[in-house]
Amino acid sequence: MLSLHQLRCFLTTYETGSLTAAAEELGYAQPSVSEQIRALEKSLGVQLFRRVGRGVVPTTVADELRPHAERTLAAAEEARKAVQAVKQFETGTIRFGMFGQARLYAGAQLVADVLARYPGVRVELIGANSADVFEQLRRGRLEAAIIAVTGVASEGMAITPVAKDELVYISADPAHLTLPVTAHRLALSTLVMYETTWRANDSIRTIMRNLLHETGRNPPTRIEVEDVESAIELVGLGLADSVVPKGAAMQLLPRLAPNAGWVSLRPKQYDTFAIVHRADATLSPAARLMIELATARIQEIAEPINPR
Amino acid sequence: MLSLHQLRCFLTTYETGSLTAAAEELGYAQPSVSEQIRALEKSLGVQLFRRVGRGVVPTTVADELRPHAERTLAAAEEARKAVQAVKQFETGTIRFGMFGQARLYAGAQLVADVLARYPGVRVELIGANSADVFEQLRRGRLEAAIIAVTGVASEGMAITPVAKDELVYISADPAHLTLPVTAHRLALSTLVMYETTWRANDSIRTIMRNLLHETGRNPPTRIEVEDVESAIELVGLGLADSVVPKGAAMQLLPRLAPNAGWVSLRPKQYDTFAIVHRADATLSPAARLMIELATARIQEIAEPINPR
DNA sequence: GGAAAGCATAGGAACATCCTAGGGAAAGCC
DNA sequence: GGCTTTCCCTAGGATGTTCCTATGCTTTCC
Repeated sequence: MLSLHQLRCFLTTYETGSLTAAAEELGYAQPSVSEQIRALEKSLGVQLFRRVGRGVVPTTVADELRPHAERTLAAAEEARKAVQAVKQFETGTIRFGMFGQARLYAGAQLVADVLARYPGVRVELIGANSADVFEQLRRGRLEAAIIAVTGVASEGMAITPVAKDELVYISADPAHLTLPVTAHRLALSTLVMYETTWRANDSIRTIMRNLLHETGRNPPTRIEVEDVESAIELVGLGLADSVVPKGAAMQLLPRLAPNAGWVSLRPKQYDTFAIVHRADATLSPAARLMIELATARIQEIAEPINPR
Repeated sequence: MLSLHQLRCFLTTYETGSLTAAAEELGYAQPSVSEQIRALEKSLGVQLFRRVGRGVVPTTVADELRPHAERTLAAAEEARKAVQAVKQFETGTIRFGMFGQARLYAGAQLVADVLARYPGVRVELIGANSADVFEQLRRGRLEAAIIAVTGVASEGMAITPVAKDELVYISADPAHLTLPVTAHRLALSTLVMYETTWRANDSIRTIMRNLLHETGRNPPTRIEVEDVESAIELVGLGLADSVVPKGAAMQLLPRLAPNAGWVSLRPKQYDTFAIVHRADATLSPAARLMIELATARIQEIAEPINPR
């Protein structure tokens, strides 16, 4: 079976015109190179060098083989280099999961952070929805992710909370914002909620359900939309109120609903952001990098949770 | 150390998405493939597949490596194919030595024979002069040759005579052609000789020296030129007579000296054509082919010598 | 909950690699 | 012409790889 080692010995011998010189250059003993050449000749079924007196002379078959051997070795070297480049984040792709509010207000920043540090890499920020992210983590397609923690089954997953963001009540009606909103007040309000498609696994809805449980009511949702921006615009139009993470409120209210304001819930409720990955996984440098940067970004916006 | 085998295992695993399937396809047991992948990962210092439940999932590094692995394996395959093609005379170069009259009137035919049979090959017919051919044979640069046998030192060389060509006396003066030319007559004539540069090793001169030895004279050479064509033209102009192999006379006289004719020497003298190669060499198929074809061509023109 | 699928580990046989030591032939040097 | 050097080969043996079978463990699927 043809091997790179044989081709390397062949090429060096061809170039130096001598087995001894080739062995010298490659750092082997002369009989080792001799053996490799013989093995190559045997496996190809042709003579590559004529042994003539002292020294060896390449045959025309060797002339023919040489450029191919060079190409093959160059390709192998390219392969090695490509991997090393990826290893040092000079190139390649970094894939990371990010779902929900986390992506909404830290995604672009996070990508910018990575690109600033490693201009050569491609970044894939995966996360159509929470369940999907979990599924991809479970299947190994995603190595790690940062998500808003929900009730999604998490066996086999290591979940490390890194920050929490207060959920605030937003409204265009100043009368709704005079006091912190209790569960009872919440139950009486008219709400617009978002990320409709994934509501079953949505962390905010889960929190609200728990909060309203004592009142015996369901969340009084009047409007369901897909994106939080639309929800906030609707709040700005005075059609409904909503509950959003404080970070999102700070960032989006001035732009999308300048006449609206916010107030805390009572008791205060928090959306928790956590790093998630398979419990059994050893994280790659790329994943560790993303976790570090993502954590830093999230903790700038939301309140850090320092793991014990 | 990176190996083709590892790359092959890697690629097949990448494509099938499973070590078991890859092993199946490659005809190995599953642990063998597993071991190769692990060795490759270790030598590159990166993880190529995440082992997740049942099955393996390629990492982004594997995505990056894949095209390079493909290129490397393709290049190796190209190398193997190129050599096989040469082996079957589909391509490559056939180098053969041919000196003196042999080349003069069988060279082009021989090349044509080879090209007719193997249209893809390149043919190199080497032979500036006899000593050079011998030197190249000795140094292994030439594998075999067909030459006019001379007094050149031939130790270590296997010499197989295949044909002899009568040396004839040519002249434009019909009076010189009435009877076979004896040594004495030869000593009294005015000659033009050719291949001046190599006269020391020239077979015809050697023969003539031996012939004239009894007369105690040297060959009566009046003119020395480099090529036999010029010599024959000079004979045609009546400036001198010459001694050439009969084959050359038959081919060149009508064209270059139509008024000239030829007559035998007495006793008849012969130039011997022989296959020469290193005594210790095992001949390649290409060399055997050339020997076969060259022998056939020479024996069409000159008188065959059948080796016992 | 049990069967099937798929990877890992372990142990051992076969083979490849690489070394040192020494032989023989050609080339070069008095 | 003999002597030395150079260079390849062979032989034998230590070490490392490759590849196998058998088995264990985890996940997945029914």
